[in-house]
Amino acid sequence: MTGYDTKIIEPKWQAAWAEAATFEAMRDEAKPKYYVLEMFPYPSGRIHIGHVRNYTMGDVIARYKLATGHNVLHPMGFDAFGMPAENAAMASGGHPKDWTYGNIDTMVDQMKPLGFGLDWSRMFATCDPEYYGQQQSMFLDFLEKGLVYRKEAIVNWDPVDMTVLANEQVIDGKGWRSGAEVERRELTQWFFKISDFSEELLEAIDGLDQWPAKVKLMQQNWIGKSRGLEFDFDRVDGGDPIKVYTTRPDTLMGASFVGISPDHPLAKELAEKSPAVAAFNSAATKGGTTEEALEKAEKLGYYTGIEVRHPLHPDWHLPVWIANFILMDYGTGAIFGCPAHDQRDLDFCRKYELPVIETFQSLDDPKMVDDVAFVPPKTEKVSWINHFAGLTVASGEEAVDATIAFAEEQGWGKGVVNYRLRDWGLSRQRYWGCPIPVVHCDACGVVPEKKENLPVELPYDEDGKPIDFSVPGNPLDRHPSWRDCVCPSCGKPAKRETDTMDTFVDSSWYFARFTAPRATTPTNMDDAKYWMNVDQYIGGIEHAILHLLYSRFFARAMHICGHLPESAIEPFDALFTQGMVTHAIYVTRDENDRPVYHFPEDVEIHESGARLGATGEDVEVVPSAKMSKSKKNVVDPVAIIDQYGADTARWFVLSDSPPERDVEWTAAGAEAAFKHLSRVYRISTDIAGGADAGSEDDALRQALHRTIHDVTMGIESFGFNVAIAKLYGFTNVLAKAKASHAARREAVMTLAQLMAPMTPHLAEEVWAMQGGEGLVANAPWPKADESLLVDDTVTLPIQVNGKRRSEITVSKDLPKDEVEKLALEDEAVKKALAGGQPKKLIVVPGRIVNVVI
RNA sequence: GCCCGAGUGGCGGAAUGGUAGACGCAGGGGAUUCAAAAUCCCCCGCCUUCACGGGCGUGUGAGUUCGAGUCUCACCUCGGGCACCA
Repeated sequence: MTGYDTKIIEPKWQAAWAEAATFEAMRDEAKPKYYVLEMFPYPSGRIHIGHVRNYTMGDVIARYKLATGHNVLHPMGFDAFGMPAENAAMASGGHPKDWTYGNIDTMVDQMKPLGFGLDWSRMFATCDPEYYGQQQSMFLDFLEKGLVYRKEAIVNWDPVDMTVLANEQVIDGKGWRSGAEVERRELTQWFFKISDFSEELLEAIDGLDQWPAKVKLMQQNWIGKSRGLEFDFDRVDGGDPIKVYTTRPDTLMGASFVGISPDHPLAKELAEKSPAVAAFNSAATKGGTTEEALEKAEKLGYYTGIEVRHPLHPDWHLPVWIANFILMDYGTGAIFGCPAHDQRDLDFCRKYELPVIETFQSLDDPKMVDDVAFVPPKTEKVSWINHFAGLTVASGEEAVDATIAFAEEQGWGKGVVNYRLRDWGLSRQRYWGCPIPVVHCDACGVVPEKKENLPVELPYDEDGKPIDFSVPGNPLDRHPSWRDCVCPSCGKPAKRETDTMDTFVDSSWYFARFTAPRATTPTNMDDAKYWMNVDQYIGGIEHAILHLLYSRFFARAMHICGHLPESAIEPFDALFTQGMVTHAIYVTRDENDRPVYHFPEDVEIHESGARLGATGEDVEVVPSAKMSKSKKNVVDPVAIIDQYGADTARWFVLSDSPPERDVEWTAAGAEAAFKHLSRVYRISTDIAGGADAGSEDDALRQALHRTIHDVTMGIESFGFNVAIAKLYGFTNVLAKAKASHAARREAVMTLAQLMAPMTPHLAEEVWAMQGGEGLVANAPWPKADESLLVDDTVTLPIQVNGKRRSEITVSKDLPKDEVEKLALEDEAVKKALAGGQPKKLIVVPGRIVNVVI
């Protein structure tokens, strides 16, 4: 009998918070505002323990900030467009809209019992026409400001299903359903001009001082600013020169070929005339369009028969090759190869028997390049054996500068700054996304839809029946009535754009929409000014680049169009990237030795190993992996809440691992969390009995204030696991405390407050049991009394040559020379010195003493 | 392939360059109980020693430092991202 009945306690306090509208955010100029946001979920069907962890972290911050006197905005919504809804409709019938909204309902029902302090009144899904209509309106604004444009771009094409494939749907270069070899196809698509913001997005990273360094570094590398030389190679046959871009112009004397991308205009021109070139180009472009696929593919080359002149030695002719590892999207789509100082070029030259010419060698270890290219850091000084501007010893950096200056002076090349960042292609040839609000008219061309006609809503039916998703391809493309419309400009019959937007568009401004979710414009400036920026954003590291960079771009574009104040162009003040929840995988083998996976609840763990509960068969345990349905290593939060209550789930996901790292869900860990919470309840019940347990109040108060300090620091620094360890420690102290009833009551009430961000229901219950006023959720956060945090004496370890040999306990402010004297009198030190004198004596006040012999 | 991380007892982890292993789990011992559950108390890195103690120890190898889990370099393993997964 614990008396700790979560099935009664938790709904009771959830009702109390709802009644008091504790978490409904209203503008209040009198308080500092605080906007905390967790990356919103995709409505996959059911909530996942990973969601519990993510939202619990945000909730800890939200409740803590509320208690410290902030006006808190903590909203929740759904990132609801995307492929899984269409896949579900394809696989098992039904409609993406019904599937999505059904999932949202289920997930909201599952999230509410967790007791998150969320403002549910602001909830929306990105597939709500009210949301995506505003997104369409912004698209038209962007179009007007020149932030969106159309150009040709390459997509993965499945020649059997006759559809465009997402990268995820290309497996080993083949379509995931048809198994057909994927081809490339060029389509005219819409792009956001994010590349115009390359420099600004890069420079502003420095100001993101509350972002993890690793995320900033990844974004910097992604934008990829480089300085290099652009110049032409003249063709021996007099054709159009080939423009190349290189970041290592200093190695020009080591050039042995010129390479062009299979997508380069010259490669395409040659392919038209030569079936062999066409065959090569098509072979070289098989197998998916990801950078990874291109980089990992076998390096293939085709000699075009064209030769170009070396810019410094017109009689030196270099062959032009088409090579599959050259990206048309970066630089000019053409390079010169310098095999001595680039491993990829070297592999290519060895394969096709092209010359290898060194331009510099190591200063300490000069040797000829064999199978390993010599690629020192750009800052390392090297010995130049082949440089046109007369360098002898210089670093790569210096040589690049010298080369660019030389080329500009002679007029055959110019230094240019280049970025790796490409424009953001937003067109998707799919149904379940935000329709791009333009119309194609034979007479007027591409015409924006009128704003009064927004939203351009997705059609639900087709010919009076729900759309049939079993037919491959984009249903909008073949929709009989939706597609046909009138031109907003001339009024003649026209056709709607049938592409929808990338779902990254939806998630690039939802944080701004939360500040005024029902506004009839994308945002409301007053609300945006009040609530923005997001003070604390929390989400997975997998979004370190794309989502966060796109959102940074969008905030700037929205500012340009008058939808956000200038102060909000960096929308996320602080970022925290949390780890995943993992779980062991349980596997048995079938008769063909193929793996068969089992749910954790079907497995019994014994000391000797794991067995299937039903059959007793031995189970192989694969330690800790990301939870996935196919591996069945999932834990359903609903079952955990049913068994232990929400507070146990919340406590456990925070307790065992640092938040930025993965945490492994274990049944034993959840059990332990529940036991602890039951214990706190029991201690509270005991104290509520009213008896004194002794008179040692000072010791308890000192421990309490130390805990207030440590837990507060832990929450402020995202050290939730450490904060929880401190709470365990204090609970042990309180349980044993020989103190008065008054001191113990104060201690348990403060303990409840400190636990409230993590276990809000238990905290309210304890608070109420002790006769606390109002809700813990609204009670001001306790303050540590500084005078109780310092000890009068301190124990100093004594090291001899860095190894701990002894310790002395001294007064906190004993002078250094006194400490030295005491240290030298220590038995262990005397023994080590054996009568001699120490070489050095290091005393770090309050820390350590080190005797060097 | 390229970019970015992480690696500490049987396990999850703690540790402003200053006593490595806080706190929790598992394990061992004890109390309570007719018995069990629950609860409470104690022990718990490895090797060595009757004991006191000593040696080793933070993925591997080097380095900086009076002192390194922490800083630097190289390597190994695992994880995230690579622009149409969200």
